[in-house]
Amino acid sequence: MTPADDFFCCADSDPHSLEEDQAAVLSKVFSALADPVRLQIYACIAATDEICSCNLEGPVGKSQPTISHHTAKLASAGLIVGEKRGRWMWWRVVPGMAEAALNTIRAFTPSR
Amino acid sequence: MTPADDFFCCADSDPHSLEEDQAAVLSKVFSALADPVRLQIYACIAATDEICSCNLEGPVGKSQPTISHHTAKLASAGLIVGEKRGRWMWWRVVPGMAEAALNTIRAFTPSR
DNA sequence: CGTTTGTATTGATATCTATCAATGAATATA
DNA sequence: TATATTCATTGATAGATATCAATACAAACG
Repeated sequence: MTPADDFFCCADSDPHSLEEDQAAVLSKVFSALADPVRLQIYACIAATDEICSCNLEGPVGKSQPTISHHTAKLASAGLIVGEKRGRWMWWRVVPGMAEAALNTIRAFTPSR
Repeated sequence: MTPADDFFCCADSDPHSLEEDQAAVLSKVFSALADPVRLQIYACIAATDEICSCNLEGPVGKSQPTISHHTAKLASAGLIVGEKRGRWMWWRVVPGMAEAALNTIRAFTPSR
């Protein structure tokens, strides 16, 4: 690949190192991290052992349905888990999830 | 934070460790990685020192304008750089970019 | 019980995005 | 110079998404 001569470049070489289903799972995790509000929410949750949903509205500055929407998306991607105790919803980070996605990217990224 | 008593949870505690502008930059990088097609393109580029745009259409199975759209988005996020030599556009990965974003996430993710 | 409170869901809307056909621009070939 | 080729841009369209007001649900309080 990378044809050295200047005449042909489309020598139909396809390493295609990332499978489609793996790319789909990965993209879902990165989609969850692809919003600035969700990143702030994720950082707030990671900053404590546990945090209540109502403690996220203030710092982030969004409405309650919006916070609920974002936490649901983070949870759907496996980045956080929630537990309802009493009336309050407590969120905490799933440590391995972000690492796993990041390691997959690092696996095929040149080291420098 | 994490009010121990079961009566108050909204004690307006806000660590807010991630600044808004930093979250904006981060989200742009993750947005670029939030699409399965772009992940495959990124993997294809990372698998070689350099790869031509026309060598991406085949493995990914998308049209030429779509490939152009995705490479532009990856480049806009700083994840890849392109150089036009002759008629061909050659892409290569910017190694530090993905690492930097991943390190920022790792900075506030509990180690386990 | 009825009321209060925290959260999820619904509905609506505006914005963004992924995709491709068609076209344009730039470069190499004959 | 005329033609072919590689890539970017434009236009159009279907689908996703971020946001909030309004509402529903569930759990605790009095």
